[in-house]
Amino acid sequence: MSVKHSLLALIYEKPRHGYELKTGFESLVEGLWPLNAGQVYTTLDRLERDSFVESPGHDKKDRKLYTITQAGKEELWSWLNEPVGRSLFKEEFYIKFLCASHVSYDNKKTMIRNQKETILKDILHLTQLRKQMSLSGNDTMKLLIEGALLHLEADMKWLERIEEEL
Amino acid sequence: MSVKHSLLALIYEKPRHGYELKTGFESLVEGLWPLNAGQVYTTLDRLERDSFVESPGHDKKDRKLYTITQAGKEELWSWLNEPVGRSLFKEEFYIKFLCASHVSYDNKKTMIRNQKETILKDILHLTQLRKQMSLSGNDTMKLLIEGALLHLEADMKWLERIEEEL
DNA sequence: AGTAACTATTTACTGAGTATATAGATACCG
DNA sequence: CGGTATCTATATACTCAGTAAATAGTTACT
Repeated sequence: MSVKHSLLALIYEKPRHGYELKTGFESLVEGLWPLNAGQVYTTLDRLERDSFVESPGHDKKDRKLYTITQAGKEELWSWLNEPVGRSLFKEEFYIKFLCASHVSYDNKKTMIRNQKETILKDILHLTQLRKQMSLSGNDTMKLLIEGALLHLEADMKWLERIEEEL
Repeated sequence: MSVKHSLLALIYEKPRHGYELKTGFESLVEGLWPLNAGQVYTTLDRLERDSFVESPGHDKKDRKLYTITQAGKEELWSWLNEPVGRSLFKEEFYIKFLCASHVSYDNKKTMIRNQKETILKDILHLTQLRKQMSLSGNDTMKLLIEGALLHLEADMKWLERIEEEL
């Protein structure tokens, strides 16, 4: 869902071609979300079909350029404005935990320990990344990382809780 | 991803037919995740194709039954055991925030306020739900709700932080 | 000179999820 | 009793996000 609108945001900035959108997106997220090239082009097809972008033609190097339309701008603004609908229970670990309870799985302790381990790794990874962002002056990304860290800490806290209650 | 394995867990318990899986899944998640009927049958087709389930035939009411195979059990165990890979940055609000910064969107304050509002609503909703689960003695679900609440609180905290730093 | 990496696009495919059509059974309600 | 709404039950066509892989020209390295 967000790739489509991110591409729209990049095209809003200036006319762009497919490959430029791929690299643009990836640098926007500091390489943390590598994009499959195919997805860019099919998404562009859909955006064009829905009249959110249109092509003023190709550039000197024969790359198809895209510009954003009025409808595209409106789509972008409304996406930015509408709050994201979190689907509170679709978190995979919750479902796993429910299923484990259901089949009276006796390895819940291991499940939780494994999960805690990966979260710890993630925390270390993000802490390091935050430092990098701090040094390179990327304040927005630093903020996002701090958000992700708060999430992970909440996860840890919860896992410790349920571990006790087992 | 979790629907497939949840169905597997339900079939593990005992042989079941499609509709029973739909209702079984929904009652597993206390109706919080309504399942499209079509998804059940197509998922069953894929599970059968991959030899994770097989059909011993139809019941008296001509409903196709499914049982889990050895491969299916192994798939279920390994799913339960492997920790979920959180894709730290694919959280839609983060991407939105990045895009908003990128296009120098001047309504970030509104974005954040709207997001906080929906989170507050979710917190109220879940708090109420937790009470229900508490009364009906559904302790597992109560735990999950508490996990979701911790997440929401982390989100709130973060939104307040970035609001200040704006 | 050769090969590895980068730029650039296309196409076929899978899997999750939605929408909708169908149809028999049961429940309710005046 | 008749009608309608709801529940049980399955099937099918479709969209969209994302993956994999093929192709081909250019640049960089060694």
